[in-house]
Amino acid sequence: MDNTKEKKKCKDDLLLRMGLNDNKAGMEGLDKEKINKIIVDATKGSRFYGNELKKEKQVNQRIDSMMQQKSQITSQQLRKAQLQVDRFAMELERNRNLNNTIVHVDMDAFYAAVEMRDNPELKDKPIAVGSMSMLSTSNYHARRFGVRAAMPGFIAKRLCPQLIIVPPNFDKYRAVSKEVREILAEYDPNFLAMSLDEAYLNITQHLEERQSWPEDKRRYFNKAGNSVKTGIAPNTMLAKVCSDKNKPNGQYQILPSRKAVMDFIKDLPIRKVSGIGKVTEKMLMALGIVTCTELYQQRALLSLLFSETSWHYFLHIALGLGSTDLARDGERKSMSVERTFSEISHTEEQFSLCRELCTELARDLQKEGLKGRTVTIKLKNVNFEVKTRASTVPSALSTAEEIFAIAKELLRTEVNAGSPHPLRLRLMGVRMSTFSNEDDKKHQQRSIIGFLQAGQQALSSPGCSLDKTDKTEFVKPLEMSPKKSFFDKKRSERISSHQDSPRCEIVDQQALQPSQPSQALKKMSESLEASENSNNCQTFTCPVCFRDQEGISLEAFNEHVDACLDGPSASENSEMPSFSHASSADTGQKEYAHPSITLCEKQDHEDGEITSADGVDLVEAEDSSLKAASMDTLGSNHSKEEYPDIPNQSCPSSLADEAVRILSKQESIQPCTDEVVTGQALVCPVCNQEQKTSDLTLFNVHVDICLNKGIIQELRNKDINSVNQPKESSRNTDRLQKAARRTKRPGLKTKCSTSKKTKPPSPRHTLDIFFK
DNA sequence: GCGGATCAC
DNA sequence: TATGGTGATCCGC
Repeated sequence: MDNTKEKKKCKDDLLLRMGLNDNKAGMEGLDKEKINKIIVDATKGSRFYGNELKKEKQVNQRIDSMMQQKSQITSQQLRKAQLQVDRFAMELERNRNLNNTIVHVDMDAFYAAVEMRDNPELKDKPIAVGSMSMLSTSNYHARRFGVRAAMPGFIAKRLCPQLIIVPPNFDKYRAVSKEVREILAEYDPNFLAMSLDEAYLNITQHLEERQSWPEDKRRYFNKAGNSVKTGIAPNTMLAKVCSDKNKPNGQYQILPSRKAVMDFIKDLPIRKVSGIGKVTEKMLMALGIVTCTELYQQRALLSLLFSETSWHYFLHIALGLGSTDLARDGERKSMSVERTFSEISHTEEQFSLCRELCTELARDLQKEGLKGRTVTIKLKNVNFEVKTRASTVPSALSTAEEIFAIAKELLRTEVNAGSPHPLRLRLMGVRMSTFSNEDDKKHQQRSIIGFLQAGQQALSSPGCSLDKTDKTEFVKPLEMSPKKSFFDKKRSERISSHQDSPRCEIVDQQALQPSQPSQALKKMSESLEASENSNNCQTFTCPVCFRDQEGISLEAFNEHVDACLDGPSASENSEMPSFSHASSADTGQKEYAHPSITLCEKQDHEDGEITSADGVDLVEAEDSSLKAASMDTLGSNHSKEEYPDIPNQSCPSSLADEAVRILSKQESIQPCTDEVVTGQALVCPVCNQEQKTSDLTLFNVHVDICLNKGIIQELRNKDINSVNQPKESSRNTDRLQKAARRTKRPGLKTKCSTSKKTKPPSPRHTLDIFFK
């Protein structure tokens, strides 16, 4: 019955997982069908397979509930979401950075290649590195038989009986990797190694310096021939996908133009993107999304069905955006030891194994001088079901006995819970986290804050001082490595956004900006200053009515903004007269264009003018990409960089799209010049009224509000009944509202953080392309 | 903070 | 005979 279907699906999935769906079986190897059959025969009926089925079912349930949620989304919700998402997309677009040249280096079948190098006899034979239980990699001969990484060796042997399985020799791979890294360091001393065989390089600076080199010094990078694959692109996400393209010399380049990026992205299957795994792919596929174009088209829907972190991530992918700086991973957050073994069901044995693992872990921890407060044990039973149990203690631990004391109790609880049946384990692990380093820093923060605030606290009234924990939370994102991963940033955003106060968003903004480590302290004190300001009364400019609010606290100011937001939309029509009586006295004074908004004057270049990197060496590619980069700066044909480049609009009738059209039209009518915008009037594309502010952020807030008002009005006019419908998904609605708040507030944070300082006019021409 | 899940390598 | 180990992150409690 249904079960057989389920099993069939799971088989397919297993095959997919093993990369056989796109198997290019050669003459020498096996055809796809045979490979599939062998794998299925070897797999079915096993406990492993049973567990795979179970997991599969869970994923299907997730999908079902997602589809259920989808069916309850109203068209109004979708339109509203479209607005929100497009607003964010514009923001992302404005900050698109094409100035970097990122290279992703990936060594092909690295372990196998090293083994073949050291033992030429293996060269013409199918080999794999690993064990009968698990293979790490295989060479191309073996791949013709369907032998892949992450496949158990015993199955590989069935596929290819003559397969030679070489036990891994990590010391050797490390040594080779080190040699390669020395070369990489010449191109980018700060390159980011992801593993022994993979790294990202930012060669932007190298390319600049290289220009002045004598000809003979420019030596070739890619000596290894086809065994090294590289991807050259304006950001890491694209570079990673590129290196997988494996074009002629194992090299592929996306030129630093928006058009080149979008062309590349267009038909790219989302699964190719790092971060989109099997499950995400399946969930998105259920929504009809396979390619990045589809991902973009469904952006509004995705924002309603997925978490903010997720849809932001999806939107980044859909726009071809990614990290442009190679953020070093910060300090480690956990350390663990785990081991798989043949079934152990004797309790005493389990405890002694646990002790061994704790001893190993303690040794590793001590090597790095780490102490942690959270101990987690991991258990996998013979049916492959995994459980973790954790306990956090007040003081940091590092010795084997200390760790075991906790791990033992966790294990005991599980043993007792299963009693009288013994646990039938096939894996056990112990992990340490919540390192005291983090705590130390928290303490440090507290003392720094205490020190910096001491003077002020003495002066301020008791009711005005910040809560201590609050301050710690507030500073934390800054204290962390200034360079953070996408997810780190998102997490900071989320943490901060829980506190509905502009001072948090100051942190957000800074956390999102790349900054030099040396600036961290300065920024921290700025933020502290800002947070202090939040308690002091001062002057703010309301982004809604553009009136100065003098001598009020931030809280009071927020109330004012809220009132402004609520007031007019409830009582006024879409002409929004409230925007026309802006006080012009202060505009232009407080303007501070954020450094991040710097891309507008970047020029696109003719793609055709750049020699294709295909078939040429990396050095040439570098040079041409440098050429491209300099042309990009010097060129003058800006109008190519238009928003409509983005793949099809899924909802052409939405206001947001209308706005986008208007905005783009405006841009093409008024070609971008390098003129500084100061003093230039900004006309709102929605209400068509000139705004008496030259602060871009404020202006954007205005446009945002206009758009929202438009929607509200539209809903009033067209769909009065449904506005009063019961909330079908209050969670989503709440999220939208929260998100809407967040995007409105940024106008405030710049004001707050700079209100005491007069920032010099930015030397950059700092205007986003839409509003020129 | 916990536990399950997902993802990458 | 037989499907890994390590680290990170996210989400919903």
